[in-house]
Amino acid sequence: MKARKVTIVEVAKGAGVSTATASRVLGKYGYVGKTTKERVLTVASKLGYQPNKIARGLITGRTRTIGVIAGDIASPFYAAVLRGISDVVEGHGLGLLITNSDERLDREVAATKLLRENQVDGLIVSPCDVADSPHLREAVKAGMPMALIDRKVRGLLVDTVAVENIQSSRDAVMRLLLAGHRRVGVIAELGPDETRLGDFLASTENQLPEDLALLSTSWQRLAGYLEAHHAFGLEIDPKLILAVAGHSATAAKNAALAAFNHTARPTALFCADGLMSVGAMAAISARGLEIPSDLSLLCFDDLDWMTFVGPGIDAIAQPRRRLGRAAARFLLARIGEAEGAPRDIRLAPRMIERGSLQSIR
Amino acid sequence: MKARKVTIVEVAKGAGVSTATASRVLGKYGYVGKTTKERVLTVASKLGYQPNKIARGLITGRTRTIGVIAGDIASPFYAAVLRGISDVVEGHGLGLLITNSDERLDREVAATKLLRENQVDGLIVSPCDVADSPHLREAVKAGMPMALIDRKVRGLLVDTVAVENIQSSRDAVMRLLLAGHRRVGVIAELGPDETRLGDFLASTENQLPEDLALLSTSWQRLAGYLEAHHAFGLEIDPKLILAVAGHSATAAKNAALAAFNHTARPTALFCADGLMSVGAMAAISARGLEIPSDLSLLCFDDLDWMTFVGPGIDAIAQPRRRLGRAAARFLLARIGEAEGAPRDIRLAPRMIERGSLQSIR
DNA sequence: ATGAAAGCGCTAACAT
DNA sequence: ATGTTAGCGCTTTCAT
Repeated sequence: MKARKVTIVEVAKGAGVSTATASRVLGKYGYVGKTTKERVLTVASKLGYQPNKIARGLITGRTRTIGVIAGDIASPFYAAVLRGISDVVEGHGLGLLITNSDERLDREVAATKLLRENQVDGLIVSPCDVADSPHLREAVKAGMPMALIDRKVRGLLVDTVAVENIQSSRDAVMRLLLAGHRRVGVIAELGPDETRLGDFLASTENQLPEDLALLSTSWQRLAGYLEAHHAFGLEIDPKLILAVAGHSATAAKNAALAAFNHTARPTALFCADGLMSVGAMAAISARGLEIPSDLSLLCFDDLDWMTFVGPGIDAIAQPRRRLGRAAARFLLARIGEAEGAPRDIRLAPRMIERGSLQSIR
Repeated sequence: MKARKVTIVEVAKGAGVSTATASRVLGKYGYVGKTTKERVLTVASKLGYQPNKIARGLITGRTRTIGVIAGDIASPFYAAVLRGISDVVEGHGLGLLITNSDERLDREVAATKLLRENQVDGLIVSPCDVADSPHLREAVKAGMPMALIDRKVRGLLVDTVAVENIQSSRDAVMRLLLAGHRRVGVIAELGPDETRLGDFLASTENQLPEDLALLSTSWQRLAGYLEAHHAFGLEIDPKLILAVAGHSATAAKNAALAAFNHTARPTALFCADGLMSVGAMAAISARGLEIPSDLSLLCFDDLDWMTFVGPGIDAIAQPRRRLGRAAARFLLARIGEAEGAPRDIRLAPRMIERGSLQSIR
């Protein structure tokens, strides 16, 4: 069972033309006579000719393939982003070469290498190191078109598409405050470094630092939380900031449980991402499925789990597919020789109101 | 900002050796002197040489890339399967070219064409048409190694990895029956053809048809439901078979609501897939979040939503990553020249017991 | 509008 | 162990 490949040469021979002419027809270049064209096409389809994009790529220098470095394609977030990318890229007839970094720099470096060796025409990266990424910088310097998703990298001037985290968190927490809540807890993954939170709170007491765009998602959302309180002229109670060390629902659950047992428990809880939301829910449903009527829940939902839970929780859904589509479109524009300054787009999440904000307290 | 490409020729020139020797070093072939090797390597890294896999692929005829045709990479099922594939494939240093079919034949055909033109070394397909797929047959005939995921195609003799639907459904429903339930409802997406269900029930009254492996997932799970009842010598009550016409949670919800309002309502509900499970839960939580204590719920969970719901529901989780890994391993084995009859593997799902079966009724 | 020929970057035969 | 040469399948000058 060996593959019998039909080449352009054979088609040309069959049609009695030169390989150049056959190539012109099959590759849609230049001028060809109408009859010749038909003859070549007939022979090609009769022989079952299928172009070899590898060979084409070798000479044109373009593979019509886009490389993607995602964190984990199994996560709902990246899966949806990927789908957005895929829709645009497939729509243009290009292929998609996909890798996972698992948010590890070494894997991202390896993926970059693999994709570059495969001569992809462009790269869409969800970078795991926000501070510095020599391998990405190097790729860009070598002329690789690139678009960043979800995060920026310091000093890497390429198109970036991210979620408008700060403003949307601010707006969301504002609603809670407007609804009358005065003890709004926030539960967020704020890294293993325990001193950083104190520093951050101190540094944001009067004004927010300027490089907020470089913060990771959770910190940005915390910043929104702080901004909302500042706007209301409210003091920040550090006890209400439930800093979870790891990215784990269980850890979030424990943090939430501790807060619920506290004497001055929050009347509302703002969950800064999907896993934190799950943890909070797990804490609530530890004794059943019911949400206490004296607790308002506002969750960032990047896990799609809100769909499955009944009313009583307000959610903020990330524009994930749109994120992917925007990044892909930016990249394709670059590949199409578009010039200009790098764009830096922030897409606004969508509020899903289920009425809990108004009804409670 | 133009890409300055470093070729093997330049490296060879720099190291003062022939291109063949440089290639032998850089491509890890044949014998080379130790000093020469070092010299070439030094020059290569100094010049920043990066192999061009396109050129390599043209001559070797292998691209070290696997093509995947998934239904929808944004769905939790495919996302997880894909991750399984990705883990194995990346582990071997190969790339992954990914497409979506959206379960549409025309898109699957187009994807097959795209991937073949890209000269992928193998194809992993989740076929959308179980009856016949000339394009896949053609690809196999042309020598394309292939592995099928989740579904078989009639007459396509290639490695197949699927979920053991019939047996696991049978076992699951058996548990309900053993727990004393006598009115077990099943909610499943059974297509728009309403007469088919009657035919199916009639044909399975005495024995199951032999080509069960070719049935779609839902029908297989219904078959398991029937088998369990047969094993118990129980009559099938058609009223308990909630056939949902489309793949929609809302439709499932309506079917479940209708069943709950029925005078002889089921005491247990077997949900044949994730969306049906969501529909059932939505029906239940229409008036709140609580699961009635006189209803046992047993759900196929391919949406991961069970994670978020508290106790009270038993679930059957599909081995999705394992599915992907197995398919990828099979395919890589074929590519590595492995011969032999096509394997046809059924992976068993995992029961997640939450105690509802024993405690109820 | 068509053909002849060169060559993309690499590897595989065949020499030496 | 290393060099020479041919050529993978295609596109692209440069002729005609």
